[in-house]
Amino acid sequence: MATAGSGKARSRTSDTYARIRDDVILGHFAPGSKLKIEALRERYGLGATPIREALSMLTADGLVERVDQRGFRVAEVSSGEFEELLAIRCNIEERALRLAMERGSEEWEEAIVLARYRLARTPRLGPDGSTKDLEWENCHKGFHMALTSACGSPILLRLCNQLYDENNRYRCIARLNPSARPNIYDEHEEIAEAVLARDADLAVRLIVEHYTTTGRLLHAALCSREEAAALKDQSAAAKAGPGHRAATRNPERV
Amino acid sequence: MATAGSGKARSRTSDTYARIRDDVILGHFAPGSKLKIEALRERYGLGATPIREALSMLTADGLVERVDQRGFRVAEVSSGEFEELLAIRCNIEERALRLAMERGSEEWEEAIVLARYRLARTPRLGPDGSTKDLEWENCHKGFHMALTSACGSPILLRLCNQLYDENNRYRCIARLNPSARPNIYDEHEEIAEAVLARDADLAVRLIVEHYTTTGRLLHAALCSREEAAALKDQSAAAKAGPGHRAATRNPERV
DNA sequence: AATATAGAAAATATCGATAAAATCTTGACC
DNA sequence: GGTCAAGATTTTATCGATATTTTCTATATT
Repeated sequence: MATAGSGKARSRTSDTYARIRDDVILGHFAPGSKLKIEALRERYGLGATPIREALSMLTADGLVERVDQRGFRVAEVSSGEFEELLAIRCNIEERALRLAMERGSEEWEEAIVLARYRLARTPRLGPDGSTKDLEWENCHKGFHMALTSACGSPILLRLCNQLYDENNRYRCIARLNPSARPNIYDEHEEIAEAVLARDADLAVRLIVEHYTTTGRLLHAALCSREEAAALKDQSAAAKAGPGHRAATRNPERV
Repeated sequence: MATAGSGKARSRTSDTYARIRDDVILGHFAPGSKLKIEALRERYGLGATPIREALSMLTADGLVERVDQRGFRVAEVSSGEFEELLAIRCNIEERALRLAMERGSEEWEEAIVLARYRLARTPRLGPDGSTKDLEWENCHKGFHMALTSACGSPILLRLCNQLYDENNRYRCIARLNPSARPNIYDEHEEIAEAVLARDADLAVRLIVEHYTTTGRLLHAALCSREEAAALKDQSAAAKAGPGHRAATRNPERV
């Protein structure tokens, strides 16, 4: 998830950006929850400046929302938005992938081989539980980013990154059980093979399938989650009685 | 260009974000030039915090680049990137436009009528020169954003905004003479008509043409600009003599 | 002449303090 | 019982100062 520390002198702002981003993506901060500066200051042991800068970046990434004079909060999620996200992502990745396959050098091919190996060797979950999860997430992102890395367009790379992160947040939030995708290993292998063979049409077909298959599962999980939330909301409203102030929206759930 | 001040209590950070963004888009800061905090502090009469926050947001928008420990600079431009940008933008806008036309209410229609009127009545250039230009830019952005505003997807709206801004920077930098697009008024009218008539295919065709026509001109202007720059670079290198330190890349040109 | 280097100058990144807003609380009032 | 408002509290937004890091400059070295 976090772009591994290849460059040297990272600033606190960059570190904090990565950390908060991961916390949002992994669902440590629930959608809609408030991100108080003071709380984050304490959590990460920093001054306000790097935190505010990191949050500002995340705002433009679409993971955090800012309202002037009343701070930052984690962006909301919805099944509708997820569908949109998925469609856009397929589009953008197709472009990037085709370009990368046209332009990619041997170095690029080697980077893919390496990323594939790392992903294959990393267990999805540690024996104890979710400890290893972050590492797998890193490898997974590394693999997908490697595929398009040679597209040669900064703007495409930026979008791929942002869309991956946003999509990934949905996956984490939906708490999709890894067993729901048993062939995920093979899918990655096939994709890598097609890309390395520079079979553009096949590669695109496979990757779009890869995304939409996960997408369908995610969508289902999200919808049932939304229904549950709606029910809870309803019953909460009923309990509070009619005429109660309509502050039920945007509950805190930090 | 700046999102007109409808909401009340805007923070200095938001104002600064809009101002720097406009300065970058309008070409007041040349591509690649350094954005020194102290200089901006002076220019806008503010502390460092809001400026750094604004720059951080622009970073994620793709208008500014940050390198840890050595500050911010205006993103570079290239004709290749512009092509990519244009293609992506057509894609995204098509999605957004179709959705908006499916979902748009009467309010949305009225917003378009209003934006069209404002754009039509605003002169491209004041009699004195470029004074009015900013106002026209505002109206132009307002018009284009109004078309897709009803798409219902925050992520699409965010992308439309970002891509509009990036595209617009290219237009400003290329210093395209308005007379190069004599029918621009009619084009906007036709687009508005098609959208209001909810003729999706026509509207999409018109808007893509609108973008690509400008795009072709822009592209040509950019290429000749790049050639000129390459020539200058070359002669500069020759003048400095061989063996001179290769610091010729990234000239300051503030 | 090219390279290396120590020190000076400039710029960035960050902190702690504070002013300005928002939010919450409490009690008066209809 | 519900609304409203003054005051207390929390939170945000911003500034000014400072530690770190980079960049520049002049000098010494091969």
